[in-house]
Amino acid sequence: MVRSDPPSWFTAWMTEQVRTRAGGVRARAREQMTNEILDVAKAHLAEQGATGLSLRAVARDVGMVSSALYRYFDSRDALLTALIVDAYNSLGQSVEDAQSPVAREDLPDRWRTIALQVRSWALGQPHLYALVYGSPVPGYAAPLDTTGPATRVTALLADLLRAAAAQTRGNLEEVSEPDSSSPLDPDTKAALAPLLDYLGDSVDEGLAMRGVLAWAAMFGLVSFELFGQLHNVVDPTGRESFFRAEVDRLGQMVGFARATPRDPSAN
Amino acid sequence: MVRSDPPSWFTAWMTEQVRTRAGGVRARAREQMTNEILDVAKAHLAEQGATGLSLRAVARDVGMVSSALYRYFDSRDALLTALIVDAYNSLGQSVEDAQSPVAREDLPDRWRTIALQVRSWALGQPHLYALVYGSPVPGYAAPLDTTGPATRVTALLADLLRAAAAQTRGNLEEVSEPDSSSPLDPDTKAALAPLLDYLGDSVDEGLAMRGVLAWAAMFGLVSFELFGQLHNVVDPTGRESFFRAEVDRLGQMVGFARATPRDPSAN
DNA sequence: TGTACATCAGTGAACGCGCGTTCACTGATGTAC
DNA sequence: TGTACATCAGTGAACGCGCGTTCACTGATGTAC
Repeated sequence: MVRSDPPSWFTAWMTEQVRTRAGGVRARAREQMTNEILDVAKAHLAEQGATGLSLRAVARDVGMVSSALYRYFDSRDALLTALIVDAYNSLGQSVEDAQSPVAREDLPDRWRTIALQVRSWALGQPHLYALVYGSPVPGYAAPLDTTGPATRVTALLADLLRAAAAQTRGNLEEVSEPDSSSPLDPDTKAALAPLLDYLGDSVDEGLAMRGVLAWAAMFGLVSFELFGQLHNVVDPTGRESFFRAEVDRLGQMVGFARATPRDPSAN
Repeated sequence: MVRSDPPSWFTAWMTEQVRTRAGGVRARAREQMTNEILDVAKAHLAEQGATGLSLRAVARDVGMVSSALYRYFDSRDALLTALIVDAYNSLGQSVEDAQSPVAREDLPDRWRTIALQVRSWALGQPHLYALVYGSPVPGYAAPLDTTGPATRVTALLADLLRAAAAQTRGNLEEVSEPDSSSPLDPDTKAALAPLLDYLGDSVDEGLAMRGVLAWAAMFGLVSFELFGQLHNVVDPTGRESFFRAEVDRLGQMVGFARATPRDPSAN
């Protein structure tokens, strides 16, 4: 049986394949290892908290010698940063995914969905939630890399506010309740500048104020629940429906209303 | 010059004085030392956080050998507990003091005063605030001693809700805005049981829900400010007036109104 | 009033432990020619 | 296709350090009689 040599174009192609494949293998191994380290680190976070996170302990659980970790992370702080970025991304992704199937014009439902998903993500990963929304880790300064992922949830809420503004404008002030709040004093207005700049011209100060309040209140409720402040106040079994009721109230306060309300008359 | 001996009753009395005084000296020294240790521990807390709090470091700064600390605190956890109790008491005291001169019937002002004082205490002692309202210290379980001091601020808010309830009752529903919120579902009602039990019969479920929301929202705002979430959202210089405006809005939402509104007619 | 004893604060050494980071190295895998 | 070289993951020892807690002790202060 005679097997002819493969044609040269094939050999060249094959070599190329092997090369990139091989490079890919090394890269993929590295990525897997990185992920495994992060996973173990997350588990440690759950038990020891951020300050107690130890490179040596993580390395031990990963099955490496401690110095080997430095092939993947420059220092303990770099590992912490990676965990923070990971947490923000995980939360952001999960909330984006939850919100995407909701009808875009149903603002109350979008708001509710976002809030409920923040809560359920937080309950599922309490240590990661504490890492990013709890007390800052002392002696650790978050580098700028974290700010992008940090704002994914905020971006969704900002969209919601812009949609609410557009909608109110469309309905010609019809929907908005009589705004019983006193006008803002100049200092408060000035303080809102960065937010208004981010939200764009369509969102007025009053709506921005209500939006920030709802945002802080919602995370406040989640933190209270997670950090034990609801102990002896709200019974654990009913906390989800309690949360939902409070969130709906917040949505009303902001003024989220369903667009195209199928109003039979008056178009 | 002949000095007669003091009468025996005097000698006995003096001896007694010296004895108790002496005992008092030892006790007072102990108290001073305890306070100094706590002060140093607080300073360390500010720099290292709760997890990083070290008995040896505290002892060093106090000018003692580390083992001597065990004369004052049984263990590191006992020191942490003392710090937590201290933090709750300090916050509670400062809020009580701030609120006491406010006219009792001026509920909006009482609410505003409480909230503003919580914020300013938190800004003044961020590490202590983080200790009690931030992420829980991993591996540390708060003993029951802490629950009393922990509820001092809560107690003030509960009083406020009871006053609001009494007032609304007095005004025969007149003040209460049309409650636009949907009725609570059974699970939420059940979840509120511990709170309603604490507040007493006068406070109905709707008011309780609004009260918890305002409470969580207020602390949520403080935590957001302290933990850096307001970065690039609300300008630092105007945060106090921003906070005040949000808090006033929350007060309106709860329904805090001034009692005896000097209504010229209709008594 | 004086004396014997008990209490208590603080010392100093030691226990066994874990930490982050560095360094020179080995051996496997990938790359250039 | 094979060979020489470069890259890279992981090892193991060492650095200097700090930690919580225990123990037997010293000496001063308070208490009982």
